[in-house]
Amino acid sequence: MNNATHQGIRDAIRTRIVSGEWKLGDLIPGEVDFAAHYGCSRTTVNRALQALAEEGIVERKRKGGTRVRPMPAPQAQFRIPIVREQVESLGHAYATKVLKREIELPPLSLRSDMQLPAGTQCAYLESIHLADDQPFAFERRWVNLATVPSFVDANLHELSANEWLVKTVPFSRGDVSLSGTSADNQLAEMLQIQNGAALFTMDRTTWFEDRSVTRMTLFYRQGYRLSFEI
Amino acid sequence: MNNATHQGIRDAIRTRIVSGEWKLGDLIPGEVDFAAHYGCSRTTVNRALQALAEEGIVERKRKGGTRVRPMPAPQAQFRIPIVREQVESLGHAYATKVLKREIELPPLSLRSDMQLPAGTQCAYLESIHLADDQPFAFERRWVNLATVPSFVDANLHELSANEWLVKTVPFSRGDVSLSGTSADNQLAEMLQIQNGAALFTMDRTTWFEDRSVTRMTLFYRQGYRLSFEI
DNA sequence: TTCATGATTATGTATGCACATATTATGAAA
DNA sequence: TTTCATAATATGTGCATACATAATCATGAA
Repeated sequence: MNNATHQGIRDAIRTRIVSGEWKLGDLIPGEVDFAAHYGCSRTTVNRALQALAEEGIVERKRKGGTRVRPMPAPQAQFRIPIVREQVESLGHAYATKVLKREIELPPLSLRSDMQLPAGTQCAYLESIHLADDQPFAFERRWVNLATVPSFVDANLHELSANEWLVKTVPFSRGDVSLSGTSADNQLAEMLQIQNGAALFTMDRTTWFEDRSVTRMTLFYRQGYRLSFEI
Repeated sequence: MNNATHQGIRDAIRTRIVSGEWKLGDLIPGEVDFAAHYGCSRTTVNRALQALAEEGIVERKRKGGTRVRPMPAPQAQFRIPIVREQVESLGHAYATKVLKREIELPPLSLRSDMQLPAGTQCAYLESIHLADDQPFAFERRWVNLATVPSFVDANLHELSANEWLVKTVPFSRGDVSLSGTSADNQLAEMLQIQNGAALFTMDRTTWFEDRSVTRMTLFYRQGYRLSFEI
């Protein structure tokens, strides 16, 4: 067997596992066995099995050997899209408008969510995202001015607040939570929907090196779905 | 520098990138430079940079070198939890009850979603998931009996339908979509909430080698949030 | 017999080297 | 100027080797 790249071997072993050659929880052959079988070195098999472990297909333990995961973990990986991209990928023209932009002291709940010292100034924004001039999503956002002081001068006509922050503070971490929300009066008006309609909602707090950057809540128009593969 | 493992170097380089030492899109030093700097072999640096590329932090091209991703893609990876685990991780006792179990011809919309040939028999289930005897989620599920004929004999007292299917048809792919739904009469009654309440909803179609396995819709109780990090 | 303790060994992990491959740069010939 | 071949260079890959670790086995004392 000459196409013995670690990729090829990884695929081969994955196929054998998926096809049911070994049951869930079964011990699969050791690295030396695979190496002999595929005519390559143990190192190459190692890389393949490591990758399979990262994929969540197998579990490995020293001396214990490698076994098929008893209960394979369905791991979803998806890119949280920027609103502009969502709209444009649906074939609509994107636009956004800042409806409100103030400097305020944040409410108490936000102080704990964003770990803000007392007295920290924040920018508060409300924006609407439009697809072909129809409301697509409504956004409420707080920006920690202690972390991003230059935000007060940000020009949000070209870029949305989100895009501006991603460019300015790249590689931040974030906590995301998804939920369903009933539209209150303001949301109903903004999104031009009925009061009480069920909206898909994304909350996101972003961190840069232990300091909070921004917290936003995005209310998608009625019927919006976030789709991805696992 | 002696802790020059590929892990350590990966972390070190990631830190330098995150700290802004190079801007978005910038070319970062080559493998040999890093190897000299960290006092290790190029192989070790190569593994570190490859890992960083998989993380989505850098882009690599032969001869072109390695550069910081121009617009870092915030990729969320999370494990879609089994309802039992969600409930138990909240410290509640889990239970599930099948309320309805029938063999039926699926509706037309499902035939296209699950790519079912005309006349394919399906099992239809309605189940309630309980946390400490309180409703936690309501599930509607169709199972393609052409793919999983043994499901008709499945004992769903020990395992939920989902767990039974995961054990029986492991390593399946899935399309997931998340949305917000207004509770209809049945949902309101099942989850003991008000008619019209906003519910976080997960639709999932599962495939095994081009054949659909199951399609389910899970309506979570009011206030449920799916949280994860990016 | 039971238990603790250390040796053994199968297995997992990391690294340096040599070579492979892809892309760009260079420059000579048409 | 265009075209083509060749060199230069950065990353990709496999292998041999050395090292780390944990389950097991052997040993001996209580």
